[in-house]
Amino acid sequence: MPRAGLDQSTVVAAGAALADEVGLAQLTMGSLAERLGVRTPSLYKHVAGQEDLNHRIASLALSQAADAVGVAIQGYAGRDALSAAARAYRTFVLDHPGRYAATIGVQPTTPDDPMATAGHCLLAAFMAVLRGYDIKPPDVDHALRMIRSLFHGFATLQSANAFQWSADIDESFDWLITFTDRGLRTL
Amino acid sequence: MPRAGLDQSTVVAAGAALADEVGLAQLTMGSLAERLGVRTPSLYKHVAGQEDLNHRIASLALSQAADAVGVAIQGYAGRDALSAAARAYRTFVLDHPGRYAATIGVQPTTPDDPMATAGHCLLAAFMAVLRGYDIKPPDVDHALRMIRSLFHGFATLQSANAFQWSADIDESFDWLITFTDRGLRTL
DNA sequence: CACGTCTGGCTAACTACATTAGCTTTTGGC
DNA sequence: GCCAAAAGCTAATGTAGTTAGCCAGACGTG
Repeated sequence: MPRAGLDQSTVVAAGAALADEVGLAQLTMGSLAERLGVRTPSLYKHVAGQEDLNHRIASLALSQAADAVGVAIQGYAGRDALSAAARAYRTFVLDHPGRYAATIGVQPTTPDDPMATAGHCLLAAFMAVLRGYDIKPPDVDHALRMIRSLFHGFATLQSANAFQWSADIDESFDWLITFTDRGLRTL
Repeated sequence: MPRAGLDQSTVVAAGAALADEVGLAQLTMGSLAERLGVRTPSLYKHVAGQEDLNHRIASLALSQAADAVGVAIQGYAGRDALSAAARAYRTFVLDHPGRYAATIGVQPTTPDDPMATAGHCLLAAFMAVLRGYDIKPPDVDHALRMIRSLFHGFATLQSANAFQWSADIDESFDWLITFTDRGLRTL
């Protein structure tokens, strides 16, 4: 029997990709093994189980999202940075719904959990956006939580197809960015 | 064998309550049956299966959320209505995390799906809040999507314990309401 | 009251999936 | 070439969802 040459990152990356394709709920150890050309129990040589796999996918997703946002805002400030960050974030969620879904409701275990680190990187990117506004220190945490809620909420709802009615979604997204930008500039 | 006297709404209500207690992922047909003092297959006399159960729990949740928000905003307008709606919504999500989670990613099937109806009621309540502001018709849909994203995002993140760091969450929530109110008043 | 039907419960059986145990073969260092 | 670790495998177990088919109690009607 020839070896498939898997390792942990291969398995996790394939799991993330499969989750994006078929939905996180349809990501089973069996389907992932099949995708990798291997029998189900072989996966346990690389991940500890489904929960561990999910945790690692979440970690990967957060780190990729942080990267995407970080790259997108380079060289921008103020409204441009806000817009770039929001777009990058939403694009990531829409392009990778499965791995993003894996991040929901997963708690970091240890303080040096890679997922916690990736989460902090993403927050740092958002924080960088806020630095382009003149926000008083006590307001920074609140503003950060707000844009996080807004981005997460909008992206999640659109990804779940929860915006059913008429108006154009991209237009709403631009409107929302403008609204937030104005609010942040007049704190 | 004495009858348990179940019917569909009993089963769905018990499922929602159990989901709130143990988490949606831990809501199994077996645990629900045990809670109701019945064997697992008996549940299939009242719901078509797990997917159907989830759908009905989602429907119940949306309808209860719409009720809660609708009641909360009665007699208020403007900032007071916005604040009341936001609080009622968040309280509902925090008190009923399991049934709220059931609403995520569930698509209405037919146009007369009770879930779609309940969703519209909830939107109508949010729309009523916006009526207290002087918003130009083309902006209404965008504003509605924004507050929905914001409320959903904040409540979801708090429910998932995703706000880890220092600042007080209630304070952030108030800040967010004030921010939104100011933005809506100066459109 | 007897009868028949419908309903809501049951047991038994089947499937899918996650997981573990234990075996075998490849691989890579010596 | 040899040996240990790694990476695959088969087989088996436990749990959960679901279906089939049986049976008893509730209820309406003669």
